[in-house]
Amino acid sequence: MGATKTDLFTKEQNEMAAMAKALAHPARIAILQYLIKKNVCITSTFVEELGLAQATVSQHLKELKLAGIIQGSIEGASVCYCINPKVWKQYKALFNSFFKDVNPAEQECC
Amino acid sequence: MGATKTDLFTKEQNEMAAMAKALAHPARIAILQYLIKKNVCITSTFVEELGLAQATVSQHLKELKLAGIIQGSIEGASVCYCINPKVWKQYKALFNSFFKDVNPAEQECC
DNA sequence: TTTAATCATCGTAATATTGCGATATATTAT
DNA sequence: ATAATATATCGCAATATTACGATGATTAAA
Repeated sequence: MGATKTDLFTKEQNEMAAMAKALAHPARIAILQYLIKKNVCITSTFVEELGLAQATVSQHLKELKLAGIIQGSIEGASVCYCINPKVWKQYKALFNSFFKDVNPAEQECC
Repeated sequence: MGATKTDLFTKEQNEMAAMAKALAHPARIAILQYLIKKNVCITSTFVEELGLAQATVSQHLKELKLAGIIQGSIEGASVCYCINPKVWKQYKALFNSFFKDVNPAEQECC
């Protein structure tokens, strides 16, 4: 036990959960917010900005990259990260459609 | 080590991450989708629906309750769960504002 | 070529999550 | 009163996440 039973759920449910998981850490939120604000690609000023060890930051970046929401390109000795606009749009759309279908007025609990 | 260093981040960043965490499991997505679809309060038909053990489902419900996104009220021998529309709106607003600020056209990576 | 700087990855420890059986509690039915 | 039903919680095992130091690989600077 201990592992998530992904086979019990639909592809969409697993995808949605995976997206949420990518955002489920304040460091990763901070990284994304920084990228949004600067709009420009940034190397690892992140380490200074976040106050976490370089290895830890690298791990968070890896997760975001794995989720597809950011991309990095080698720029000399450093690496330039930025938001992947296509994937960002997908996230936006999926979260939007997930949240839109609830009409608060109709929600009358028992 | 191992624990998230919440003190390094802003309240908003921690909140956003906590919200995402609540959604970061397919079972919890499934529970929420079911509640959205039925619109009506439901007891634990969830156990049948999800295919997870009763104890496990109860734990997921607890997490969603802790996050505030659902609420349960005792209905005889069973418990009636439903979405908390206020918190749902908060989630919606926060995720919306998080995702809206990226202009894909401006995102030109290095 | 040596040195410094920038990252990624490995190994490891601490902690958190997931899942379930067993048990406890409360309510309803008999 | 007893049995059945519905849930929550406890305790535990398996796995995942978080964090960091150390190390390796790559590039820029001296």
